[in-house]
Amino acid sequence: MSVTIADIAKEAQVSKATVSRVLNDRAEGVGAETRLRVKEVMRRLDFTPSGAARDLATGRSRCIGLVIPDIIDPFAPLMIRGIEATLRGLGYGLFLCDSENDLEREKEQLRLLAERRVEGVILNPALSGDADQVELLERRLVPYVLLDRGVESDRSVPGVYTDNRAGARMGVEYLLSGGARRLAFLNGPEGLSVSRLREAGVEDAFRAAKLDVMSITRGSGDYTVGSGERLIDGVLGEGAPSPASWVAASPPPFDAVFAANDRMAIGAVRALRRRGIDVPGTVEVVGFDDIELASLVEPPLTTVAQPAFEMGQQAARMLLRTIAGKRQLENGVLLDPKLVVRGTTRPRANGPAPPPRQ
Amino acid sequence: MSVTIADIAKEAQVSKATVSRVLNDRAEGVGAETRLRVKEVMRRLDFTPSGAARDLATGRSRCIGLVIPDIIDPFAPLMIRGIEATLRGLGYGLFLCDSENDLEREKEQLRLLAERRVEGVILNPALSGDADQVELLERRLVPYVLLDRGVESDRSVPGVYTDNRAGARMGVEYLLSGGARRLAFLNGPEGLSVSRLREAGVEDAFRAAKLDVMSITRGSGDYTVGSGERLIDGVLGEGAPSPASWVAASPPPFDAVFAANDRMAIGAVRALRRRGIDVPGTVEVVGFDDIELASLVEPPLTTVAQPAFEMGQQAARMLLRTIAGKRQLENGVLLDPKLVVRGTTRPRANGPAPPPRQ
DNA sequence: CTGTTAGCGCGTTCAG
DNA sequence: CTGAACGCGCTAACAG
Repeated sequence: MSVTIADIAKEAQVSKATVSRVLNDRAEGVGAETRLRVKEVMRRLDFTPSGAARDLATGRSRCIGLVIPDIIDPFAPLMIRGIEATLRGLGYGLFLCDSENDLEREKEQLRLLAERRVEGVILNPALSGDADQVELLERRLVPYVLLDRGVESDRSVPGVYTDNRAGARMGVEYLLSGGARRLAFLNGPEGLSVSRLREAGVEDAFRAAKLDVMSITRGSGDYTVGSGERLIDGVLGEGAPSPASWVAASPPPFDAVFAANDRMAIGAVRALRRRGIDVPGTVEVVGFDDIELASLVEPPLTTVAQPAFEMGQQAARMLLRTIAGKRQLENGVLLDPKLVVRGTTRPRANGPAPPPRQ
Repeated sequence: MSVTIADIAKEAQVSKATVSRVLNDRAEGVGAETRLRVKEVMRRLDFTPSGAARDLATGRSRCIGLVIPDIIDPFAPLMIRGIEATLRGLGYGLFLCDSENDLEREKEQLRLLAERRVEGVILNPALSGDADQVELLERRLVPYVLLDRGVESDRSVPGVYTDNRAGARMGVEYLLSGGARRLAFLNGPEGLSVSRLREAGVEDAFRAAKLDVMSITRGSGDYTVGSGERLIDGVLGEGAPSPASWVAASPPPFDAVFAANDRMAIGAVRALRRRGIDVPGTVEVVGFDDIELASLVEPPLTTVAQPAFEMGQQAARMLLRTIAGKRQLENGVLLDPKLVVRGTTRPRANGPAPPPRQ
């Protein structure tokens, strides 16, 4: 096939062991000029060591696996970059799998990653209801760290998450601080830990303000712009009446919208404006994530920011620690979300001032 | 370490060869009940075959490498999904590398991929000026396909590209059809094949309309929203005069903007509107790519769409064909861009399609 | 139908 | 400081 250390050894008049030593930059055990000679031969023969052979001999693959539910979601690339940045220079490679929100596919991919003997897995689960994936990893003894979403499990599962409950509470409290009382909450898919936590956060805010949590209009979408639009359309009636008739007819049954991600929030803004309902004049909207898009739409979106890059970074670091420590860690870390005030909410008297509108 | 086929063999009272046969679902050579017994033992012992060992024995790694210049660019995930979709089910894994637009890093990553013995590489090059990367792949005999961007090379290089020249011409011709005569062209980074081709396309349109190509105001950015804004600011003067003063003072030195990607186009629109210059009333803007963002900004962006998903798909298919054929293919394929008319251009008298040039 | 025997390319003892 | 020999876990002839 291609050139091996045996070829190098023969050509350089040394043994394979010596070649192996210079290959791995072992300080001890090789004379300076021998080393030079071997290196020269390696270069001349265009030698590329076989990773598979090394993996087999050392029992290490120097790579980790990443499973995400949807690479199209603008949130994903930021986390990926955080992971890449941490891995880089440590000699670790990254195996990418996109489960496309399919739990079966996700399990299959985890199986394949286990076969490839990745040294660890960062898992952003498609669904939280089921802990089969995690069980699978535990049984195979492959170190793992959850990212972004948790899973329902008996055991305590290590992972890196945003404090979704606090974030949701923060977002809704800001809406309440503007006088809103009738909230439409556009949650993400059911069966996700983040959905449950954000809903809890929304209710926290209501309870703290002594408001009735039952008064919240709730819906769940799939994180796309379209689903945000449809949810609002659903509440307001399927038709798209002209602005005039709406204003004349009746006000919308809510005065604020809180969405579980920015894309749905943007969909909501679009649906609202299409009907001539002013945002933020009549209805205020707050999103979640703070993707680039959020600052570019009109009006720019007020949102609860997640530290996506840092999440990826921390997950990679935690995984590396787990691998080094030879044992699965037990804790999860919670990163702080941050409210970013922009143009889909009205200026507050005492709160942080939004930047000037263009 | 973990359980191997030797363990299975002993436990099931057969030889390793037999275990290997059932593992690979070889039809011939194993009795039905033996097969069942072996499978049962594998399940019971939670056997996970070692990919490294198999790779070493077969000389195949069942995975390919992907090197992209910037995973944050919304265009990238779409291509990645196209690749993933094609690989899926074929048992191929995907190694992801982000060169972050750094040529040295890119070369290093290609070297690592070669070591890992990926069966092929899809390369979206950071720079086109240099063909070192391709030479490296050629020497190592690893099959490859270029994606999105080409490289300057003596040899003919296989790849999948949008017809950038035709796309740029299409975009500019549409602008000219609306009466524009003074164009600002916001190109991508210098040294990229796509930049050169798009510039040529822009000039094609001008020449076909018997306009002076020297009259085109040109600038080059880095594909970010910010660089689009800065380029426009640069042409109009650094300050950000109030709308009124601008309108009163002098018209901008151009009546149309063509940008090499959507994000810069959006930056341009923002810079223009910040100065009170109406888009599309006073200045029309056309972008390139058609990312999701394009349809969500206000006004929605008219743009030249690239078939990102299909590009990824085709690249993966071509690579797989190359791998199967045991030899590097020679041709590049050019996919057709498509004009998507939205709100940053004024309605045309004769419909949304660009009229025949004259 | 099944077992035996060699490797795949590299790391790693242990002698010398 | 260097080399010979074995093993990592699996596949692939070749026997039986």
